[in-house]
Amino acid sequence: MAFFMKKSLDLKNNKTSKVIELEKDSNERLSKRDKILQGGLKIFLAHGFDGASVDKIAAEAGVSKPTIYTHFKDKNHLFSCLVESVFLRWVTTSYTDSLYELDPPAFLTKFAQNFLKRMDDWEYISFFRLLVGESGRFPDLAHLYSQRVIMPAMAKITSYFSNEEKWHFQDPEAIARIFVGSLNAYIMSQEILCAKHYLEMPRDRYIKNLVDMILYTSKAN
Amino acid sequence: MAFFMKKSLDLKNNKTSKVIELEKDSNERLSKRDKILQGGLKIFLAHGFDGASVDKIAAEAGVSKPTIYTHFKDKNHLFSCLVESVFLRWVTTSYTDSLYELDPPAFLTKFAQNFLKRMDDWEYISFFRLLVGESGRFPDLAHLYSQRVIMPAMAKITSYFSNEEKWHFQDPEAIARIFVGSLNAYIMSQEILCAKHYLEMPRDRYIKNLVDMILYTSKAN
DNA sequence: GTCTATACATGGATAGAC
DNA sequence: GTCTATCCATGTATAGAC
Repeated sequence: MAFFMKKSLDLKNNKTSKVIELEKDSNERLSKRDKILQGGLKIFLAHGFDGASVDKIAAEAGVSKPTIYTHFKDKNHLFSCLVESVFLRWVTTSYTDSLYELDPPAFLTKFAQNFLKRMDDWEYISFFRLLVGESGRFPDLAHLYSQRVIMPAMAKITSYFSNEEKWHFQDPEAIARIFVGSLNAYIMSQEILCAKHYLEMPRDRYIKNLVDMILYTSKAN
Repeated sequence: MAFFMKKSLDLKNNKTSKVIELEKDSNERLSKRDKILQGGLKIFLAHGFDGASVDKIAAEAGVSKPTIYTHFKDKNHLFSCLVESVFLRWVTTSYTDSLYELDPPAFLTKFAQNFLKRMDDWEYISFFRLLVGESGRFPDLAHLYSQRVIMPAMAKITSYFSNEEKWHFQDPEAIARIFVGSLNAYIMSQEILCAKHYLEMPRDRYIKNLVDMILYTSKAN
């Protein structure tokens, strides 16, 4: 018998969820289903999967418990629908297209600034905590994230770094991974693990050093 | 009222826990307290804080439930003792001292290899998942990690990068952060979020590119 | 200290009225 | 579809015998 059971996400049977609008005041206009998704997101983000009870979600969404079970098979299913809708929102919000015309130093700096700015948000950070925290018990969730969010973004940057008029990298893909990885690590350390209280490192300083490293590497090849 | 309650870790009242030995066969020799800590670690790592029940822990440890409550005030307290003992084990196992005599390329490569090798371990990865997943609800846990594990390690590397006979960095601290951050990000992506199925990136290739970036940067200054 | 048995709250999920 | 009221398993924590 397996040491612990992996929870399945039931990804096949989800209706394609609408993107969840997060404005509070529009609450009245939302369908019950969307109110549940919206309330569920807030509760799952705050308490984790096991810490989030259906009672809390029902209260937050302003509906009764059985209403949740008419729209979603069980707690698992609700969770998977939520995750999908959040991924969908992230993917459709592309924020870098306008940068690809810039010259290398400006591109790297602006990309890094946008990236960090975007991640420095309660919802994003909480979602990342949830994603990582449950990635062992919900491996499908992590796979989906890699596939739908990380992979396309990485492919785009790799392709950009492969432009031989602007860059001279022997291994553009590896450089892309290190670049984005460093930015992720900054958020992980400063915001998620709250190291900023003990290990201060201003954003601009980190970005400047990282950008310079990339530029030196391009020049050296 | 706060949107959700943060759970306190009761760090003051913990006895300094002995390092938990993880060998199964030594189970008979352990005190009840240590058996609880050992079993608790396994269950918490597998199920997360809320998913881990005291029943499961008691079963895993081979003791009855009330025995747990004679040694620990409550589930919270048991968790905090566990976390402390794991941090203690990580800090006391220093693994890089022998490397600091190597020349720059060899040092960077060997350090990176050791770092990744050490983190590629079920217990380490599960603990990191737990740490990140609960960092919003147990901020003390994340602070303790930053303070006792990250900060000393980072100080050591920064001091090494400040050696002007070997390196020429304008900002050794930032370089150290980027270096270690990139390695952490690799593990996060490949092992924790399981991106390796979709985004293959061999360890040696990642390390080689990262090391080269650092060396180019040192040469350029 | 350690156990069996249990108290009491909360968990996920549903029956049946409207 | 939506609610009130409820079922039953499991959760944390403890009483009391040894």
